[in-house]
Amino acid sequence: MATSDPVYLRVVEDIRRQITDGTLPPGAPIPSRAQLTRKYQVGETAARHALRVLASEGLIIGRVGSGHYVRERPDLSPLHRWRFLDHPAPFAADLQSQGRRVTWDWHSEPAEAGPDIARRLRLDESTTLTRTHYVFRGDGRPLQLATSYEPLEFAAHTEEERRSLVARVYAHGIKITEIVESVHTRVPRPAESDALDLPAGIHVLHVERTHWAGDRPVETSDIVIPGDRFRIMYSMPV
Amino acid sequence: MATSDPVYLRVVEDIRRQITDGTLPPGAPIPSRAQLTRKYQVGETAARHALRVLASEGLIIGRVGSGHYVRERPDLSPLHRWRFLDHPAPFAADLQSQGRRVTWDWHSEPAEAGPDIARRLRLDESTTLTRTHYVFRGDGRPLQLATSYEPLEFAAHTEEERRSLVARVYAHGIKITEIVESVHTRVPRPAESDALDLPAGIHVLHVERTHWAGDRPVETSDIVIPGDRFRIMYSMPV
DNA sequence: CGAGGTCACTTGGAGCCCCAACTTTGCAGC
DNA sequence: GCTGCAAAGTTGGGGCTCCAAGTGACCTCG
Repeated sequence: MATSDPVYLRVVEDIRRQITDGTLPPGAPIPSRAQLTRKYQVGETAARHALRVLASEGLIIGRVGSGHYVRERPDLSPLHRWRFLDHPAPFAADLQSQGRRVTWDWHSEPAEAGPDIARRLRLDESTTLTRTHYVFRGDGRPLQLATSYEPLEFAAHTEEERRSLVARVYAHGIKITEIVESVHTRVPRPAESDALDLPAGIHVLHVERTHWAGDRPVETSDIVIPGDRFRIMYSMPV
Repeated sequence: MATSDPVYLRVVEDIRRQITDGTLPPGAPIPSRAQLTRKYQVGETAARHALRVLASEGLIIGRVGSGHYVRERPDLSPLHRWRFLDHPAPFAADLQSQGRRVTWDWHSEPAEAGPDIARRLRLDESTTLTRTHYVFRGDGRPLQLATSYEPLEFAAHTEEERRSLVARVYAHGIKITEIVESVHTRVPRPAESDALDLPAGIHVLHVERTHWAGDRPVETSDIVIPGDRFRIMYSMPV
């Protein structure tokens, strides 16, 4: 039954097994196209296709001129929601608690809401609000992107204000009562692959977070996280 | 600068644009390999590669003997956590509330914990527990997989008991106090692609859910959801 | 000993071809 | 009008080849 399977799958499965069972440790070189054709008695097309499939699964990474190598797959670091709710940098406090030196760049600009954000903040599409882009880095390497949208009146003006959205909004007599996050996964957009330094085939977790004051949305943000490096932990008291 | 870009990218970008801006609506046929080579003046390899990339992004789907078509991408259905916490079938109640006729198959069997589950339930690796596999279907189509692990003493024996883990555990004088879920994304395993009827390139959301009674884990399960069809909503009171 | 250059090897893009298995369409015959 | 079949078109697996750009090892020369 398995004899009529495509031949490239034989190669994929053999190498995948060697990677998962540790025969090929992270960083180990994968045989080159030429070596695979000889070793598995397959054509170049099959060898090439096998490498592409393994790369798209995130198991190996190809370096032009050098070869394919088993990808370093750090254990999925947990990002704990619920512990660090009121933080301008979602998950950043969590990364810090993992002993990484977390830095971040941000820049704000006025922007039109647009259909998507308008719906999420229950505003008119043409409303102008403050959009802030964040890039978070751990020990220099990019870890996470976030884009936050706030109505102008809540926007932070000082570094101090930026630290707590809750306090900032409370200054207007509005109390945040709920945070809603929606998680899904998707292919990174080109700009995101670039900013996060993602190899092909790695998906991202996209978290849409909205701060609510009663039934009024107060802030919303899009958080983009490499899907293969992190797990998001939600803890819910019963 | 963009003139030296690979030619297959020109094709990918042009078709992607047509799909996202609606020129090619869901279900619309994509030009065949032969047509693409003529239309974009590229070789077969480039046309083929472009189609493969678009398919791996989940934008199109190939049907052998027929052609490639723009994939139907139903809006990401929300699965609300927090609302239906004590349910044997995670998210199933939620699917039902979306007007789908949800059915599910399950079967239980005794199984050894193994390293992973042993760690999650803080048991010995060789402990025997009840493993239950669920397949959830909405209007006949598979929507979600779940595998639940319960120590033998908490396992359900009647259909009635199956309805509430909280009640089942409470019968032993143990009160569930917390549910922890960890979300990440990964490539579906072959069995999962099969069971969920997933085309190549679609990732899954993997939710590890653990019910805790104080500092004692009481049940844990793995929930696997097509990443492109669902979003998981977490709602956290501040 | 160190610097620089050459050369072999590797990836990734691209082209062309063959074939099996499957779908669609259109036509011929009942 | 309907059935059944053949032909044409399509995907996906596989093979072969050429080439540009990058890497790494080694060797030669100052």
